[in-house]
Amino acid sequence: MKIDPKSSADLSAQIAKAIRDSIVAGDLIVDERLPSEAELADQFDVSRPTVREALKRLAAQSLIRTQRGAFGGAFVNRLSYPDAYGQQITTSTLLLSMNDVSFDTACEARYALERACAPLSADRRSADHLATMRAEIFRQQQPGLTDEAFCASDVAFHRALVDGAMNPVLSYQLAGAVEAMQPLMNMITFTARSREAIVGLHTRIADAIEARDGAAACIGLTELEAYTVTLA
Amino acid sequence: MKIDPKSSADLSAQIAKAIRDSIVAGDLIVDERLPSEAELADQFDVSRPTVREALKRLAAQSLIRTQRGAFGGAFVNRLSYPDAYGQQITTSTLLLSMNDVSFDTACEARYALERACAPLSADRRSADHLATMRAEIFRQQQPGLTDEAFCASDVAFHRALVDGAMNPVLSYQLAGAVEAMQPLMNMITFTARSREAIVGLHTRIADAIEARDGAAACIGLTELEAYTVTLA
DNA sequence: GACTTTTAAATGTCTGACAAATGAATTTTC
DNA sequence: GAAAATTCATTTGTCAGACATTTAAAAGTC
Repeated sequence: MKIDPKSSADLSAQIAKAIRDSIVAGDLIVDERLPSEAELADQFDVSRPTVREALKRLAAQSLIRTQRGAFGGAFVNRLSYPDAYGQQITTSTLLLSMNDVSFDTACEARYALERACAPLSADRRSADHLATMRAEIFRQQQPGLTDEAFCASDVAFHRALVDGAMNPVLSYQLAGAVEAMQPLMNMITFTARSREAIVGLHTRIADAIEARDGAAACIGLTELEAYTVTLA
Repeated sequence: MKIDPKSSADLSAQIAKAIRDSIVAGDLIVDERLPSEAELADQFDVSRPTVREALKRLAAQSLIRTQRGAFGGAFVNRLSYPDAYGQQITTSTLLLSMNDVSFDTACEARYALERACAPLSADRRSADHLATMRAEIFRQQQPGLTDEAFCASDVAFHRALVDGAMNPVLSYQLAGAVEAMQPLMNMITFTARSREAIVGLHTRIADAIEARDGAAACIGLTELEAYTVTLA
């Protein structure tokens, strides 16, 4: 692990990159302990605060975790699914909000990806996934529901649909696409009439998933997409 | 923006979270300048190194950028697509390599997502996308190609397919799924025979995309998926 | 042997300082 | 008067040294 003293980049950024590369390349394995901050400072010939800034960068990406005390230190972190979900959602949300992506483009991406999950979900979904979908549909019919709560329930419905595919990698990828849409959806005012239409489509999708009919679920999703874009 | 002095978490983590929340919530807008490190240290009642560690965490996520000199400082960064791609790829790659995801699971996710893009790509791809696909197929036929170069070309082929959908959000989501597979694919030894089979399927997919036939492209992808899992 | 105390090692935080970059204001020069 | 050069204040980047806090292993005690 070396850094280039001639580079114009921050030393802490260079050090973070060197360590990150070692982790990604597999030179540092999960749960392996990194040298102490003082040792790293020595190795890279920089001060301890600079090393610390580098380690904080890595901690922000959940690449390492730190532990205080004797025999503590920085350890290579196993990137868990929840951690990965969180980063994925944050990144996707910011990407959409900061790059004035049109509602149609985001919607298209989301429903295209969901349709990819639907056949798998129809095949493999457990009774639990179906129950979650039905419960969310029920919640969406409550009259007192705020628009935000309606959207949150919508996200929960679609996540259950995606999780039904029983493929954690797919769930991870979809987390960003589905959750990141929520801020955009929150800007829509749902009339009683539009809620009714959405609940109807949700019910058709749930019925298709219950009947193990992936093709019908895809059609339902396509119609839901078409209806959603008319609302915006 | 406040922090909880009673919390057990690192001060720098708390400060980073406070600022991150402000950005995600839209209280801080793109290109807005944050207070100087000294001012932030004052506001949060901590020392400057602690503030700096917090800012480095945010910089690692491309949420801010810093600029030296008078009227420099930390600015809310517009999360660009390339930045988001990079993070997405790093996270996806690590997620797969650290959680012993089976080859089949990752493959299934990848091809399911690609099939979601295929109809859109058949509709909208430019001549450029098609040319890239053809060029990569040509490259894959070169006898001297190493397995790594063959895999890299495979990724380039599939990315052209995905980019053909002309939906940047979709391209972003797929970047992780496609690129993260490469380390897993690199462990496969491609015989001359298997390369020939893959090139054949790639050609069929490219033909379908050229003919604007999304359904045929989906079938080609399904067959490619089936063949790929037999190799592993 | 089980429990308590000590201790060493490591991260977390602070203070103070200087270097380097950078844009604005000022001065100099033609 | 305009252009070029210089100065200057501000801000981040880096360093050195110190102390506080946490933690688990080691030593000591009953």
